[in-house]
Amino acid sequence: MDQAVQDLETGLTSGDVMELRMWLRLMACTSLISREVRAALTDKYDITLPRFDALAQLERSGSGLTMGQLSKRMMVTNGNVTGVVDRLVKDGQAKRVPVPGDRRALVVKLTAKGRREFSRMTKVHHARLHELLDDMEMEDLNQLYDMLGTLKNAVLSSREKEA
Amino acid sequence: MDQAVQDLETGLTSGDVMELRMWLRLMACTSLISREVRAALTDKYDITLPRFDALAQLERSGSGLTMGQLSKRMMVTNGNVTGVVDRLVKDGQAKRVPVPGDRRALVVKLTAKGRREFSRMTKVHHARLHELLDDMEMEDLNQLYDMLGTLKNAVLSSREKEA
DNA sequence: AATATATATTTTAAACTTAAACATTATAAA
DNA sequence: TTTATAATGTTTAAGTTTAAAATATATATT
Repeated sequence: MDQAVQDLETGLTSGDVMELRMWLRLMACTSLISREVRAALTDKYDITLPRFDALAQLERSGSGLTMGQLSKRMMVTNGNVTGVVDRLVKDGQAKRVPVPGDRRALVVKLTAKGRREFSRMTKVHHARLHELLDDMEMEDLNQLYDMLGTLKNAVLSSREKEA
Repeated sequence: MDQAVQDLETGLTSGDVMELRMWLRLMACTSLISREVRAALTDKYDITLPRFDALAQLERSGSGLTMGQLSKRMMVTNGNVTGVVDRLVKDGQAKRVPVPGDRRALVVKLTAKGRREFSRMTKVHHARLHELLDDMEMEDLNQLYDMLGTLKNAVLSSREKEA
C-alpha cells in the first residue's frame, strides 16, 4: 500500500491509520460475535468454544486428525490442543488412536457420542449465528467473505516473503 | 437475510452456509494477524497483547478510565481487567486512583513510564501491522473497513432486538 | 551402527478469560 | 430511617493460551 501524508505528531501515515482502524474493527467484530456464540453454546450445553471448535474440525476431517494437524487447523499452539483433547476424551466425545508405523503420533477421532452431541450443538451454533447475521444482506455477506479472503492472502503472502 | 434452498442432509440453507463461512474466515483472519502482532510485541518488549490493548485504551482515553469502562472498551469481563491492571500497576505502567464522591470506583491512569513505554511499543505494533497489510490496496482496506462496520451494526442491532 | 537432526507430542510456568459468587458502596423505596 | 435494589470492583474455580523445555520416536549422515 502506498504511503501518504505523514502526521508529524504520531509519525503515522494515513495508510497506517486506516490499517489500524480496520484491524481494531476486525477484532471488535470477532470479539462481539464470539461472545454471543459462546453464550448460546454454554447456555444449552456443557461445552466451551475451543472444545466445540475441536469437535468441528474433527467432524469435518472425516477420519480424524493427528494432534499436530488439529493444532494447525485450530490455529493454536501444540500444547494447547493437548488440554482441549484431554477434556474431550475425559467426557467421551473423542479418543486418541495410535498411528501404525509412527509411534510418536496419535490420531484424534470423534466417538459416536461425540458425533451425536456435536450434531446437536452445531444446530444451536448455526441458529445463533443466523440470528446475529439476520440483518446482513446476502450480497454484503458474500462481499465481506471475499474481502476477508483478500486480507487473508495478503497477510499470508507477506509472511512468506519474510521466510 | 432471506432463506434459500434447504439442504436435507445438514438442515442448512445456503444462507446459513455463507454465514458460517464468513464467520470462520473472520476468525481465521483475526487469529492470523493477532499471532503476528503479538510476536512482534513480545519479541521486543516484555508485554502481552491484552496489556498492550489496555495501555492503548488508557492512552486514547486521555485522563484514564474506571475499571468498568476499561472492561467495556477492551470487550472482556470485569474480573479479567482486574488481573491485567494488577500487572500494569506492578510494573509501574499504570496506577489506580480513587474517584472522589464514589468510593466504589477506581480510575486507572497511565504513569509517565507507561506513556513513555507505550509510545515505543506502538511504533513496533504499527510497523508490524503495516508489513502484514502491505499487499492490501488502500481501496480494499477502506471497503473492508466499511463492510466490517455493516457487520458490526447488524450484530449490534440484532442484539438490541432481543433485549 | 553411531551420531545428529528433525518431528510429534506433552509438560510446565505464567498469563488470560469467563461466569459466578462475593464484598463494598450508592441509590431508591417504604 | 430502614430496607431493598443496583452498581463497582475483586475473588474464585475451571478452562484456554502461549512460549519454552522436555520426552520419545523417526530419519538422515557419517
